Amino acid sequence: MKYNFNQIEAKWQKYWADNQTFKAENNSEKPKYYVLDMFPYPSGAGLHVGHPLGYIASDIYARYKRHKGFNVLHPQGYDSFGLPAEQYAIQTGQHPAITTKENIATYRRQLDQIGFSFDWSREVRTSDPKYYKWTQWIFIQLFESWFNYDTNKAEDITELIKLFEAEGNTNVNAACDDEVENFTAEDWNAFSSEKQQEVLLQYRLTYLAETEVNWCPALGTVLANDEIVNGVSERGGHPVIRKKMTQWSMRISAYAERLLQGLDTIDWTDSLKESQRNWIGKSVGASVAFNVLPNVTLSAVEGSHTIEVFTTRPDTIFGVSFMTLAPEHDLVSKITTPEQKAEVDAYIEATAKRSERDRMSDVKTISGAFTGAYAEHPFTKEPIPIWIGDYVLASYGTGAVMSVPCGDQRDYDFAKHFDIPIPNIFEGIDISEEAFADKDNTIIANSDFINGMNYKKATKRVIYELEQIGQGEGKTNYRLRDAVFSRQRYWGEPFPVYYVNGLPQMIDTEHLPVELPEVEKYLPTETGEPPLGNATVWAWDTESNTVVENDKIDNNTVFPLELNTMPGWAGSSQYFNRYMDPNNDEAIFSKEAIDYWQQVDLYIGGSEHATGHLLYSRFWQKFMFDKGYVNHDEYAKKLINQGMILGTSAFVYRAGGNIIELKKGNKARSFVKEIKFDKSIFIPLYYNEEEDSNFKDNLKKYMSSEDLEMLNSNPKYSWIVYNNEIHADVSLVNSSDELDVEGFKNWREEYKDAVFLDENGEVIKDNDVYKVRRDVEKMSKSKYNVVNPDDIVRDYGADSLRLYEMFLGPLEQYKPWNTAGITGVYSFLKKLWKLYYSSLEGGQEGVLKVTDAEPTKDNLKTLHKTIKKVEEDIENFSFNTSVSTFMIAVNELTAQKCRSKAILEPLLILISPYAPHIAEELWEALGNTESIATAPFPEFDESHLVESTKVYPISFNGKMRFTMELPLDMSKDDIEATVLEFDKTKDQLQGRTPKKVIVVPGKIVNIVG
RNA sequence: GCUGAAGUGGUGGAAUUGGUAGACACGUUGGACUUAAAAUCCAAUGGCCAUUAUGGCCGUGCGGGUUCAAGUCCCGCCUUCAGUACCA
Repeated sequence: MKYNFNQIEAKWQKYWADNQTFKAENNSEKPKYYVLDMFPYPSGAGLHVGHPLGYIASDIYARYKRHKGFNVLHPQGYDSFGLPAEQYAIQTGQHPAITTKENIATYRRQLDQIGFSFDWSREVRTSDPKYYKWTQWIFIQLFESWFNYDTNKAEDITELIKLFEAEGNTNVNAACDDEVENFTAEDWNAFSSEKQQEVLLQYRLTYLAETEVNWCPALGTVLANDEIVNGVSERGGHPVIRKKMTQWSMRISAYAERLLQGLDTIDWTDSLKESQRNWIGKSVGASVAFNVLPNVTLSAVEGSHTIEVFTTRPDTIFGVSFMTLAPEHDLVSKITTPEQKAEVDAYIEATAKRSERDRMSDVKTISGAFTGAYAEHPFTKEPIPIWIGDYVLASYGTGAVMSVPCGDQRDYDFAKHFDIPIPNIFEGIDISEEAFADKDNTIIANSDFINGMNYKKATKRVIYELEQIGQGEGKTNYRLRDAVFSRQRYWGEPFPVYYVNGLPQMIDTEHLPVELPEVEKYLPTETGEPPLGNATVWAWDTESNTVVENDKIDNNTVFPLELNTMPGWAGSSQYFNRYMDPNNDEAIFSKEAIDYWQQVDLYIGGSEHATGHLLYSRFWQKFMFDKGYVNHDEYAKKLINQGMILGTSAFVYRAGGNIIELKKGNKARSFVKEIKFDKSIFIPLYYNEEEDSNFKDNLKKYMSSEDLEMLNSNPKYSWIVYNNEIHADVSLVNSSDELDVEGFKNWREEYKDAVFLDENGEVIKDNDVYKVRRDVEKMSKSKYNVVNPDDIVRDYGADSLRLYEMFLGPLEQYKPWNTAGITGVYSFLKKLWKLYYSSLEGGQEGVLKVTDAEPTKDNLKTLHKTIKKVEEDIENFSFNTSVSTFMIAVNELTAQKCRSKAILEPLLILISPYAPHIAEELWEALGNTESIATAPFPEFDESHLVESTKVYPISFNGKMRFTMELPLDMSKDDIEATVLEFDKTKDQLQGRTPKKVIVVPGKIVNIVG
């Protein structure tokens, strides 16, 4: 019998589906284990070989855990809302739901043929109303909650209302908007209902606010920062402007500290935790209030102003020699003196013109203006000049800093530039060249009551003194901003929100889901409203509690619905919990389900979600925990980031190509005289007839006649840069990097008559072998280096694909794909097959050759060595090394001519997580009637590995020279004596007496001297 | 700049607490089988030198150090990748 992988794989995939082999039960006698993948966005391009890497790893782990006796939850679904389907709808008019459905069908087919052990009965799709019903439900829960800093958790909004009714808001310690007016209980009770709603909105965990957003007029939507490249939209390159819009926001900043602390309790990679820590950006310091000195020239005395600053270095307060405000700071207009007004206004105008991006990229240029005003130092009472400068960001801290030039390089540079004094407050530190920012090795000087103190002590003391005079306190700042939660898009979750007098009202949860309406066009409306503005049936009837036609809006019982939709991360922020009970229509999940599954034990996915999905979902989980819906405030115990599989692009060089640059001027003389060959080709058009009479002929070789003509009629150009490097489709290149020239020429019309060049720029003749240049790049369609798993499965089988993806290298690492290498694992599978089936000559069917023979000592040693290593490897997620281990085991057992069922049967269980189809097939051939999926993992027995001797490496001065086999129970002294007596030792020593002999029993012998 | 990860043959990568560097594969070369190719099998394969029983020298990004012994530990650099960026 031959190893017919296509037939075997189809057979077992059908068997698993028919028998629901991997269906997880919500209650079981077995211990539970939850293995989760980041669910994919089903794009139109389908999967390439890079996509399944993480899924294969998690599948191996899930299958391993089943062998280890666990009830494993290993679900899969689709993050199926998103922009590409919407863009496609805009272009073609096809409803995104149809596109999405088609793409999902492709994904499912591709996933199925790789043989994953997903429990498909639990599939979720974020765009399915049955699913997003619960996304809307969570949104409402957030709306109905506020964050109490006293209890450090989210509480019901009704609790807050009770507090307001009883005592106003002065004693409420809540996460809320920056500028909330103070009111008493009487005030509150006297407020109109609208006023009360407005106030509450400032406290809710999801709230409406005027937010400055990146607005792209051409696309008619708000873009996230990472959708903007070089100041224009990533898609289409349209200009992006800053615009204020009323948007839903999530008060994630309330959870900043808990999100930070929680990182210490979870087993995620350090780099990922570090990313999140940086993103949260906690800074501990103090806020200090500086009083602005009244200025005699300012006639209107509007009372006193104070500038509040945040600093992480209160210990340097005596080093302040100026203050700097962001140009946008509110106080600027109020404190600027008449003499300085012109200069300040000019500066503000100049800064306003510079885009955010210019300001960021142009860090080097120092600019600013003096306001003419002075503030009073809180301790010395000396006047401090107040400047404005765009190195101070309005959006961080208070938008103002106390500038300590001796301790901060930016302040230092600013002071140098504007000739502001730089007082030195560090003992024995030279600051004539640059600022001294090292706070750990500092003794403070010239600083009144903190002289001689170190950073820690001085900081404490300064904060204490500031508190005494009421001009400051210890404060912690976070970089984490609230997350904008509105998108001006069609293909997303609609909000369960309608508006009464402009104030948002939640739709009762019992009427969810509010389904996405149909629209004619998926673009924003002509008046600039989001795509849902095109919907004609998009109003909420509060009597029937249904969505009705817009023309019924009377703002009495029928109201307009929210036109924005939710962002991509909404649907992915609780999907892991929904998998526990995905078909529940009564609740997001049942209590029984969450109590049983608890939390994700292992989560595998890409690191690109470090500060997006992985942070937002932690936030929602903490919220769900506060509300008592879940029992862990971190949802994933352990997280592994799989690395990316890169493509190995193939490059060919053709004569001609695309002109990428034309240069003029006689500078060409100093450039290459010859034609230089690299990624691009430089052709100097200046040449000396005498020196190179062939040059003109050569030019014809490299350039098209049109280009040549254009240049001849355009004498101002003196050299030309061609990009003659083109990507060849990797499928046209064989394992020895040789191009199928014929195929390549037929691949594209324009390559039909193309002339190719070799590495020296020489023209390749028809019968020459063309070797392509290979380089590793990200796998992408445009680089023609995409490898489709369908092809691999067809040619080598899913088991080969699975093994090879793991064999490529460590899971977390970035590594290139090279299809040629797959023959290694493929022949391994064939060798494995041959251990079980004899191959008979002449195409006859082989017969099963496994017998009940007693295993030999060697057989047992190989098996148990393999059990031990594979078990360790899986536990350490070192899947690449276990593939090697399998290869070694099969090679050894083949050499041993092992036919013993006692060896070959457990071997299948070891291999089954990696190559489940072949394992099932051979398992069945051995007479098993049940799937191998839950067969118990073989027990490792140390006794089979016990050796009586050890081949000792004998080294001299640390260098291994030869080996000696010695009994393991030999004593140190006996080993030393035996080794020293050995002839080869004497040869090595050549008469010298060893100074020292190191004997590590069971390890090594090292002779020094 | 800061943070994190990583530098090992032609390539992907192995190497427990420091203890035989290069496992396992790919590729390459030679051979067997074949009319031929594919497939399969066998052998060699870090570099340099020597020898034809055997051997020697150098080798894990660079420079130091600790140690009987360093890819592994310490100090100082260099390079690459990723994230982040005037965060006070």
